[in-house]
Parts: sequence; C-alpha cells; structure tokens
Amino acid sequence: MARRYDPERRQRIIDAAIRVVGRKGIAGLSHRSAAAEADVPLGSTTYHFATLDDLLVAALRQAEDGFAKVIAARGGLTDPRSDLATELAAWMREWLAGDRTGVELEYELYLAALRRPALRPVAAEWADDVAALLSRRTDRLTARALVALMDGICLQVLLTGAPYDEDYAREVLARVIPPGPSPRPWSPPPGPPRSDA
Amino acid sequence: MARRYDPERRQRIIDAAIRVVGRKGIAGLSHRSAAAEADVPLGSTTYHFATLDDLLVAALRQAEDGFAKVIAARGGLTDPRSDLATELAAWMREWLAGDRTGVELEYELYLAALRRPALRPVAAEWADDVAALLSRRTDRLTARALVALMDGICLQVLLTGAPYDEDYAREVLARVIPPGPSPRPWSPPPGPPRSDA
DNA sequence: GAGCGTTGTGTACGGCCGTACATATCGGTG
DNA sequence: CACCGATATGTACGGCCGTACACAACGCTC
Repeated sequence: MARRYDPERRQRIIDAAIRVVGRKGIAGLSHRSAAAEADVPLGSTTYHFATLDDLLVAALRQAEDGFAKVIAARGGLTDPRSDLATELAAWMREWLAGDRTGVELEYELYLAALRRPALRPVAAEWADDVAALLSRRTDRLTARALVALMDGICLQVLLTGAPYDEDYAREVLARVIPPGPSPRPWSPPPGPPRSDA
Repeated sequence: MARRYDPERRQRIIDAAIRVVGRKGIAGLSHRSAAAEADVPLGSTTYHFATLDDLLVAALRQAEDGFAKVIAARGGLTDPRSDLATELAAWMREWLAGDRTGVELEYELYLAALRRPALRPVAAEWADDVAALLSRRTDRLTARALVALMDGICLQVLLTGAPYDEDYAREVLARVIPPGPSPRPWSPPPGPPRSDA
C-alpha cells in the first residue's frame, strides 16, 4: 500500500537520528537536527515522525537490531562448553573498550525509557531478547539476573568513569550462575509471534 | 525594588530544580523553569548557577544526601543478624512502591552522568557511598556487585514497566553474597577525608 | 560616609524549537 | 485521462531558551 518516492527516505532519517544522538545526545536531537544530518528538508522529518518520541522509538528499535546482529555475528554465546561468566565478562570488555560512543548511544536510548513511556515496550523487548539469548545457556531467572547485573556493571563504568575490571565482572557473574555444567536449560514454548509493528 | 539579601536563595533554587526535574524531567529543566518554580527572577538562577550542569550537580548532590538520610533513618542495614539479601529486596520493594516519581527523579539525575562528565564525580560518590554502607555487612567486592545488581533490577522495573518481583530479587541477591554468617567484613582504612566541595 | 566587591534584578537579543499549513509531486485506480 | 490519497517540501509563527549586560541594593572596610 505504501508507495513512496524515496523508499529509503524514512530509513535515512532514522540513521541520521542515531548519528545525531551519538554525537550530541538525545538532548541534541530535534526534527531539524535530524533533517540536517540526513540532508532532507525539515518537513520530511516531521512528516515521517510526527513527534520526537516516534523518532526515538525507531532509533531504539534499530539500535536493538544492530546489537542483536553483533551478538549473532560473535557466535551468539552458543558454545555450551565455554564458561558463561568468562564469556560474558570478555564480551563486556570488548563492548566497553575504546570508544564510548557506541555503548553510550545504546544506553542513552535504552535509559530514555525511564521518562518516555513510548520507549518502554521497545526497551522491554531488548531486555527480553538478551535474556532469551542467555536462556539457551541457563535458566530464565538466572538469565534475567545476568542481564541486570551486566547492566549495573556497565552503568557503573559509564556513569562514574571507573575502569572496567574484567576479573571482578567474571567473579560476580559466576556467583549468579548456579553450579553445574548446564543447569536447567530452557527453551521458549511455542506461542503467537510477538508483534513487531 | 523590595530587595532583600536572601542567604537561602541558592538553596531554594536547588529545591525548585529538583521539583522541576521530578515533574517534567531533566529535559524540562531550564534557568527559567527553575526560576519560576522557586519564584525568583531569571537573573537569580543564572547568577548562582552559570550553567545548567552546575544546577544539576547541586541537585544530584542534594538528592544523594536525601537518599543517605533515608537509609540512615531506616536503620542503615546495620543489624548483622538479619539476612542481607532479604533486607535489600524488601528495601527495593519499599523504594519502588507506589509513586514512581521519587525513584525516577533520583535515577534520572544519576543516569544523566552518562552524557554529562560534570556529574560523574557526584555519581561516583553516590555509588561509593552505597557500597561503603554495604561494606559493613560484607566484603567490598560483594558490596559493589550488590549495588550493580540492585541498579540493574531497579532499572529493568523502571524501564520496562514490569512489576517488581521481590522473591526473584532476594534469590539473586543471595547468590551474589558469599555463604557464611558474616563473611569477610571490611572496614575502611583511615585516610584523608574525601573532598566534598 | 565613601568606596568597593558581592549579590540580586530587569530587559533585551539572537537562536533553535515544534507545529501548522499551503503547495507540489507522484502512484495507483477507475 | 481524471482523480485522489500518500508522499514530499518550503515557509512562517509563536514560544522557550541561554546569554549578556547595565543597574540597584546591600555588607563590609577604611
């Protein structure tokens, strides 16, 4: 149904918005700044995204997709023979290494859900997706706890400027994981597909 | 011109800024909105706080002080006979109960350090203070991990809108705490007082 | 009480913002 | 082709913003 002159116009605006947020933060995102970054007129951004929340939702969704692809490309934490805590601690090191901009961008969009109810379903999806990924290596409760703990560790690094301590992360992640080679693995039951619209 | 020297002028502006952030978020805070809330002229806010970061630093510091006082008034987690995980899980329930505004306000100011380096020392102080509080019941590494885990759990509740699950929180907090009645307690060594200016 | 630095106040300027809206262009339909 | 709805654009309005700055009121020192 949707016939567009420029089918990539909307996508270009989202990409531009992500770049703007990465460079200037959410506070620096506006219909105008996104339009300038995407090299489209102002009316184009206001047409495709009536409110800034709409644009942020699209940006968060896209950042989430990119994140999932990076995880998948990295092997997806699927090798049951590796130590999960070690693997997660190393992954956080890579994630936090060097340039802050990538992590900063993703956490800023994620944390924006605190004050923007429109973002909460997308943030919940993100957390659920990561937990589901980890659920292939441990039980659901543990997976949720690992996500929470990793979030907390990353945030302490990002918020306080403290260096990332991989040994510490591995140690406490290991404490959360119940002992045993592959305890209580869990597979999602069949159900209706999640609405992604 | 009805002009009196008001030594509490600065304090009133900080209080007003906190109310504004609580009601409209950091995005709604400006020299003007703080001035209106405090019922002082615009020039008064710009005089005492040249930049918004200055005002946010003062607000975060004050929120931190208020938080510490609430903890202290609650007994300060000092009873070594109680179960620490149970106590922390119950405390989070109280904190998250009912009105989101209080927690939202504190987390919003705290998380603002992600993009505002000026806030990072204050955020670091906050995290250190809470960890120091917990260090009276457990070792330092565990205390840091508990802070990270509690942050992660609270954020998942606040960001996704999911209900708080106290049993889950208690279970995973207990996993982080090493077994034993009062393992590896830790007291801070004497040293120079931390600069609070 | 004269002088001066600190504190407090009013006002104005230029800039960026969301929003609205008239207009233009194209794809599909009848 | 005529038509219409979806897509795209330019422009303008009113509002809030940070900032600057001249000036007023006060505390202090001499």
